[in-house]
Amino acid sequence: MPSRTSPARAASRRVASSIDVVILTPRGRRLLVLLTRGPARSRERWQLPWHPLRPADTIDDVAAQLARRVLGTRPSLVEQVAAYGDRRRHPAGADLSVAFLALVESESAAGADKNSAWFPVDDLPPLPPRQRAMLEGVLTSLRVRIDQSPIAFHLLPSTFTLTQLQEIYELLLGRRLHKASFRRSLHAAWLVEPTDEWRSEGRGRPAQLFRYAPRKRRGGRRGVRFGI
Amino acid sequence: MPSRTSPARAASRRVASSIDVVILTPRGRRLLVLLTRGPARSRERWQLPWHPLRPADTIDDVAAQLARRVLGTRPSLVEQVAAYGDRRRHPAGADLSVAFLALVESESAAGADKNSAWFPVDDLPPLPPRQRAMLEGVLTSLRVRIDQSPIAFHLLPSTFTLTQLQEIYELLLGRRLHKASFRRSLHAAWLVEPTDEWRSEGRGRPAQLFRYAPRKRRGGRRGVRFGI
DNA sequence: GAAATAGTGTCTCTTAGACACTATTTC
DNA sequence: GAAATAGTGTCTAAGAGACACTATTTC
Repeated sequence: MPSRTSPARAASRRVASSIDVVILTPRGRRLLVLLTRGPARSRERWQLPWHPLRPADTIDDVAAQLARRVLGTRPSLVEQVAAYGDRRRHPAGADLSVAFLALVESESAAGADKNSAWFPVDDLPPLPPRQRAMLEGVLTSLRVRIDQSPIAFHLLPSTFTLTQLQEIYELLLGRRLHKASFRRSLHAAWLVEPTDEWRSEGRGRPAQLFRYAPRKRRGGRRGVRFGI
Repeated sequence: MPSRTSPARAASRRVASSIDVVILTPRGRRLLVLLTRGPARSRERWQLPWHPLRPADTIDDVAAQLARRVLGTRPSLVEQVAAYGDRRRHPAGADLSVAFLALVESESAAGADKNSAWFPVDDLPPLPPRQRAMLEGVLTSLRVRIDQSPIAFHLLPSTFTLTQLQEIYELLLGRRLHKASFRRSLHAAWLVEPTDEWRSEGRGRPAQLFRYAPRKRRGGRRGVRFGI
């Protein structure tokens, strides 16, 4: 049974909390994360952007504002992933930290602030232990949810070629996909619609541009897959 | 950029936090959740079991101990789902609450404490607003993850019939499954192995008992399904 | 023309679901 | 035997992957 502490007494037991954001963008065949320098006395250590949580705050608001401030522009997606309340060290000394995922397309990823820089997620400087765990957790949840949720589209501009889209999926899944099969599945899911624009990248046949335009789902019936 | 507050100052900004658990068990064709009565002055209102978080605590430990205390036995799974830090009302007056899922098989679900009772998840008494949202969130995440994670097995005793297992999946997914197809998929996933016991439920042919015994995964290759 | 990239048609193999069947128990 | 439940064999349709092809651009 939970302790029968009254709300007033419970409110006097307070913990230091932080909101931490993992801001991701694609660049070429790599996924980049935005890190900021710690305060001067922590000697140039890189950290995930974080902000302390205060009693009147809403975690989603704090995360959205933090991401926007560091990035210099509004990310296309900000979403909570998980809470971390182990005893690992956090730069804010927080007892409890909530990890958020933020996604930006690469065009908008240029204007990050002076104290921040992009790092490939597979080649990172040392991070505070809890933030390291938060980053791993966010990346794992990204891979797990990629085919249930339109995550990939948040990493692309509003119009894009199907090759670009496939490259994002390959980046997030960490493996190559079959071109014809990818396009058939995409068509069957009614997730994109063609525009009447075409983009020529210099060499080769120009590609048609598409936009994300999900149509209503067809029943959603499917068997149990048991993780396969 | 995050504010450059020093760890010492940040730690002085504290919020009231709680750990809340959604404890679930199957009964017949329904899923039940364990609720406890609020403190006397809150007039018999039902609540999710919760416990305040203190600075030295680990959220997983608090959740595990809380679930065990209310349930009278150790749940077979305790897992974090999400943090809730909106301004909705919480019985502890918490600014930030972390929702946990706990699962028990029905045999062990009997010994819950005197101030608690089981309610069908589709027929609940009024709950504090944040706890209502937490319960919805936990149930949604359960349905989303059921085929990626061996959740169903935590709602069954260590040996079970395949009909029992299928009924758990049908309960969680909210729809009927095809018997032969369900068994073929299960066999292909190498998740269960037969025991040499059989159980007769009175009428009809006795069913063979199986146990959860996952074998190593076959590659895990599959195409992108785009949520279909 | 060659090289490069975009996009498609067809075949095969796997598998989900339907259907119908067999098997084993209680009454 | 009838009723009830467990468990399986076969067909079909959908879809993923392989392969090979066509289409359109730059050089």
